[in-house]
Amino acid sequence: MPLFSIGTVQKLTGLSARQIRYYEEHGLIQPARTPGNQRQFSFADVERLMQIRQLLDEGHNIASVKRNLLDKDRRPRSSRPLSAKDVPDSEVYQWLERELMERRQTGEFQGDLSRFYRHR
DNA sequence: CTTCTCACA
DNA sequence: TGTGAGTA
Repeated sequence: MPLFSIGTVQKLTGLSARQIRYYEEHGLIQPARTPGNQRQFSFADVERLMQIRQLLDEGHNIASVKRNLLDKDRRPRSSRPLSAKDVPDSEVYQWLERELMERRQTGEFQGDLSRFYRHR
């Protein structure tokens, strides 16, 4: 499972480090930690943050976003596999994931990711 | 140089 | 939310 630093996640999601840490405090994401206490974000975390970013852009406030996500967590498996429509910007996301996975394996992940960024 | 926590405008 | 302090 690929893991990302908060710096990378900032670029990927367009969110500030402050916001990312704040959302973690509120239980919206639960990134792992390195022995040095540094956060390690998984694709699930990044996807989640992109979801939050989208809700925020749609005009929802933190409380609204929090209810939306935490509520979704209480309704576990409805057996229905995740459809493309459940993921924000699915087309871009899937392509991004493929690109990142490839770059991970070839060790050239630290390239210019500006074309993946979402601008405010 | 990057990230972390804490605290303040 | 942003930013600065003081670390690791």
